[in-house]
Amino acid sequence: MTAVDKTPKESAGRRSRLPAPLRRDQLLDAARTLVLEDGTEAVTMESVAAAGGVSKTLGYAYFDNRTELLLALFDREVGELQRRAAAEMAESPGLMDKLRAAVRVWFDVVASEGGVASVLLQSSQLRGRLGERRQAALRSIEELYGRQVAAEFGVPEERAVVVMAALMAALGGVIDRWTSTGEPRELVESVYLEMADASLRQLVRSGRPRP
Amino acid sequence: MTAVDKTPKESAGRRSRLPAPLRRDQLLDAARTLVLEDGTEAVTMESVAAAGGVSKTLGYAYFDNRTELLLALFDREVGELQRRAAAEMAESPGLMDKLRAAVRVWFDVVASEGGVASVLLQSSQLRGRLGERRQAALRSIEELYGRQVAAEFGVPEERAVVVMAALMAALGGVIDRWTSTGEPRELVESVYLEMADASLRQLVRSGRPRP
Amino acid sequence: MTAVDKTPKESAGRRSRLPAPLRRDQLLDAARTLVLEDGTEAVTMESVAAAGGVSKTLGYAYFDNRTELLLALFDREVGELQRRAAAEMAESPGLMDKLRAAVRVWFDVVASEGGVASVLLQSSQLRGRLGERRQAALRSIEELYGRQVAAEFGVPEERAVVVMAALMAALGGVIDRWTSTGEPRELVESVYLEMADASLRQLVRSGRPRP
Amino acid sequence: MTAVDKTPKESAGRRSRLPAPLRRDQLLDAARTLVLEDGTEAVTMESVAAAGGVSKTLGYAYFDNRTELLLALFDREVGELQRRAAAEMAESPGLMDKLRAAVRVWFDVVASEGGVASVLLQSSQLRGRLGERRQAALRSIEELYGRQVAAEFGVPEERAVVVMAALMAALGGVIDRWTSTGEPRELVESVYLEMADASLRQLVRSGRPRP
DNA sequence: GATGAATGAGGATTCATTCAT
DNA sequence: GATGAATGAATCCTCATTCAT
Repeated sequence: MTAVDKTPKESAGRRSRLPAPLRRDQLLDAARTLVLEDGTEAVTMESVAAAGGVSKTLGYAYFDNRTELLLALFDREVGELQRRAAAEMAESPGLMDKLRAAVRVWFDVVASEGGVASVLLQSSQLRGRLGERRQAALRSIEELYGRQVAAEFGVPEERAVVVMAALMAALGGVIDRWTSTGEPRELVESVYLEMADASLRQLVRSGRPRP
Repeated sequence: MTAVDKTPKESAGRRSRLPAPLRRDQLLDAARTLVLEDGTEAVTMESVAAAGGVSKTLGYAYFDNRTELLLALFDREVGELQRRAAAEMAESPGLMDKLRAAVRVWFDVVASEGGVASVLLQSSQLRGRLGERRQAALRSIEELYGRQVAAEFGVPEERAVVVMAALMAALGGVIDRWTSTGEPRELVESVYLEMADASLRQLVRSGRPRP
Repeated sequence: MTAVDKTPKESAGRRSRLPAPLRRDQLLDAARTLVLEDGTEAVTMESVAAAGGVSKTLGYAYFDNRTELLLALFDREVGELQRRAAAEMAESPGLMDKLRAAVRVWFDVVASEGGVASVLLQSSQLRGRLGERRQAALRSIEELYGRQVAAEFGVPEERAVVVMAALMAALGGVIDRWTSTGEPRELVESVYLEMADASLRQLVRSGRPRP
Repeated sequence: MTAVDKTPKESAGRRSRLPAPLRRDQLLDAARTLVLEDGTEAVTMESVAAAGGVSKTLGYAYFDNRTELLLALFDREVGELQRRAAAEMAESPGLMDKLRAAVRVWFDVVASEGGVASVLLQSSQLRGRLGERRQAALRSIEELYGRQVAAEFGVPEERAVVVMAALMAALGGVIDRWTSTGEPRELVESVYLEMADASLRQLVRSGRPRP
């Protein structure tokens, strides 16, 4: 009614009619940006719509509610990160090389696009279904890797998963420091890898009966 | 709790005129409980007042606004934790013993009262001034311990602080896992301590020029 | 029902191209069900479409807007009820028998399919054009029967219509009670008929000049 | 902020600070007017606030939510009507006189202030808790009077309550007709009373064994 | 005839905050 | 020091409705 410009504006066909899957992705992209800039609290149906350049309520055509939108974002981002890490790891031989590959991917992602997945996984404040999803994802990652470590080195799985929990969190911690202090990536990454390496070796040492 | 009585009450609430500092602490206590139960988002001026059994707006007599209240809580709790950890550490001889003592305190606090300080320090989602305060506190802790480690073992401080950042976060991670899975504290704590030990020893190894 | 699938579906919905009048009726059927289950407020363009298994906006191809749809439903259902009642009445001899027949139809309809017409006619809450239509329908029914009563018994029409208004509402009232308490139909129906009978006889008595 | 006039405006001290119970009543008054003018659907937190000349959200200080507001209105209005009717009835001797007194009150109230209670009690469309409350109120009125009738005339209570249900609804019906057609009150009221009288006498006749 | 994308208006709530007493 | 009344800004979310294909 208020004389909306019907001709596609700006660069790419950014406005008006988009096929559903594209619009959905676009909204998730907008949400991702918001999370990176101002945290999950900044993700409101309206802010996402505004960031996506669409009407305030269009989001509801794609997500049942705010929580579902965040869950969708979580799944997409964490899933993608795990897929990339898994792919890199598949090409690496030993377990430590696999770990190194995974860490590299993690840093790369954070360096290139901010790493929402990392932010979401480390957000211990998340409540409700999103919090549960985060816990579940963490526990599943810890157990996935923990099992491998346990199998490869013959150590008790219950210890391995705790180490993995520590290393996951530690990775988040150093990335947090890295992004906040601006120290050189090589320094942070290498210190972390050494530490992870030492932790795993220690796990092996104490996990197996000393003769 | 759900259905608050909206009908004007007869029985006048006895206004238990408290000395300022006590009332202030009482409100912070209420806020602490809320953070532990439902996260920082659950801390509203109203919920704090309700939990403290005072009128909705009394909080403003003690704190300029919600942010200031949370900052005050942060300072009180994190300060207290550091004080306790420092005290324990003072009584321990070597650096590893100090670290062990600190970790024990940390676990104790979480076990006994939930550990708001821990929660707040790990809340990477915090934004604004509270987020800055958290970063500052983390960085200062990392540097405090990092400097000691650097001094004692003759390793570069820049590496030591990164390890400390990792260990701080790792501690949060294992505590997170511990509280969410209910694994035995001894297991989690000992695995963490071994890992921290190994990490520091590795730091020393790699930090000193190999002959 | 609750969690509608928002992810684009693969299996294309088979568009069962229906002849216009059939589709129209199908939508009205859906609306009727909704009214019976959850009242007129539950009738939204979307809910009707969903209940009819068609796309959200198809309703607009058959009805100008929500109000028109409800009006169409009203006319169809109330008209149908009157037609059935009229048919039954035609086969009955005296006026009281006619009335009895009408009441039986009314109860039958409510018993068998819930009686949207009855619901709509008793919905004093209806506003706007739908409210007017309801008032008009009621007044016209009252006058139709009232005139017959007046003619047959030689009583003033102005009194007869008021009695009919009372009896119509009373019928709604006992049906309301009947459906809500589950008392036996025979009881409710017979009490109502006796009362209607007595009311009409009283009307005759007082309506004719006492000698 | 936008330069609100702080000096009390218009006639009575209608603006700003009011003692809680007064404000509460004022809001209920506003809601009553809205129900009378446009039905319960027109009662929104905002419309009530607007009608009361207060900010959009003040209502929440007095009522938990919209439903509670409507329930409070229902209780206040229906309660008041019953109290007035009961008072009038107490002063009348026989049962029919009591009924006459009650009907007079009912008509009076509708004539003088529109009769929200009447509207609410006849709104068969009401759903949820308000609907339940309405049903409960109706059933309780029916049983209260039904029991008296049963006791006084020695007829089965199960028949008496049905007659009362019919008469209650009939009262609503004639009032509905009265307000919509503007026929003289004396006509409508007297026809209704005769009909009620006849119905009760018929109840007595059929309820007692014919010798 | 039917769908799918998109909008805008309206209404429920919550909360931080101000002000007067 | 403490309360109680009141406001306004943000959100969440539902629906009627329009338009292009």
